[in-house]
Amino acid sequence: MDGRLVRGDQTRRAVLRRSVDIASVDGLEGLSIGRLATELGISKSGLFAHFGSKEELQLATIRAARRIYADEVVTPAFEVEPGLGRVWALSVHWLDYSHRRVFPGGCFFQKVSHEYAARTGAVHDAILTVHWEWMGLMEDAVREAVDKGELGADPKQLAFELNSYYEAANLASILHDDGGTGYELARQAIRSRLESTVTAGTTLPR
Amino acid sequence: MDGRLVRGDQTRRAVLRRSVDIASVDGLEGLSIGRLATELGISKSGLFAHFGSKEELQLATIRAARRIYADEVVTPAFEVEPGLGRVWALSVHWLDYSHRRVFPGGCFFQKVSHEYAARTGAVHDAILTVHWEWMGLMEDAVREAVDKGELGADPKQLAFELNSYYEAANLASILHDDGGTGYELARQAIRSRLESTVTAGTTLPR
DNA sequence: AAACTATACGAACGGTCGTATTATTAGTTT
DNA sequence: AAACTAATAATACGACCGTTCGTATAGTTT
Repeated sequence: MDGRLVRGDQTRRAVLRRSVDIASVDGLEGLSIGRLATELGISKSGLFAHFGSKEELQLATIRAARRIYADEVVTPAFEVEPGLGRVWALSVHWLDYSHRRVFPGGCFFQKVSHEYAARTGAVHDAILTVHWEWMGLMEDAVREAVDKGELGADPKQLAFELNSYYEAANLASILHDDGGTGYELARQAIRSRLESTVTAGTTLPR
Repeated sequence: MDGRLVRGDQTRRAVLRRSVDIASVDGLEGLSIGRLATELGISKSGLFAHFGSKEELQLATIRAARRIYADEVVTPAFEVEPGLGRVWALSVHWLDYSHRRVFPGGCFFQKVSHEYAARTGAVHDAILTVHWEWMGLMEDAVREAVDKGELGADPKQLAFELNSYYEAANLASILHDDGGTGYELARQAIRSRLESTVTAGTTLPR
């Protein structure tokens, strides 16, 4: 009932902290209970008892990753006033979140989105929900900038394009294990794309 | 020595035809030898003998997928003269290749790229090579259009952006199982992006 | 102190994985 | 027809999978 950390909660947290890291590299399928238990130095059955099924562990992992994502990308950007500044902040924080390897395998949701895109079931649905949530958030941010007269663009269209750059940069960075060429390309793409729709008299941040 | 189809080759082809389909949905890790044999109605050991190891099966699957990709996207686009027309053709054929579900799980290489991006080994390397190959091809196509005076853009930058739209559309289509909203967004993004760098007097195809 | 609950444990289950060994079939060559 | 080769099958192995079960311990409540 109260918010104290009982013994079981600490274990659960430790498990999920490790789970999101593993899943960002090897996927939610590569996440095995035995491996997780070994790495954490606890018993397989004890770990299992916290979740009851592998699917429930996967869903809990998605929820944990969502919290981290919100903390690292959404919350910081929402400290900026609605408008072009927030759109810009979302871009900067997203690329930074990927580049800083908040998850060792890059963006957790990009990884698992591709893993479960062509499947059905509760895990797919949970991922899909987060995806809608994020794209809706991006569209809203763009729309506010349009409403403030800073941008002239179709919110859905611009949100799609910006998100495209984020994901392409993330994949390039992980796949080539490079220093950040992909991020530079994405930054340039974002900048020129925003410049092309910015209204007269409005200047880009930074 | 000769090119006749001996019995073993037919089996090998049948296996790989199924492998690429499975891998596009469940990944190269989800590709299991037992499942493959059951679905094809042959013995697990007989199938295994064709490849000698799972990794070799995975590598052969990548090569098979590359051939299909070349046939479906690259070759048709290369029937168009170098220049803006070919850049446009690459875009059209890529989106069509994804939309037609040449692989049931969408673009094979996008799937496995994300699956193996954060790993090491021969499979990762093979995927990386195909990725470089494709991005180089895109850059070359853009560069030719620039050299012909049809486009004014940094080839690497424009290739990155176009490819971003392709992949975002592919993911959206698979993830939401939608009718094609993602492809429409991608087409619009490609069109306006090309229009923004097309030189005076040049018009976009179609 | 006794009763109860939450948490963790070890052992085992049936199943599937990739792989190796051995046998059997089919096709070709002589 | 016999001999040889290439292709497929049968069987078995150890490792790991998710899951279940019975039990031991620690913490809390009465």
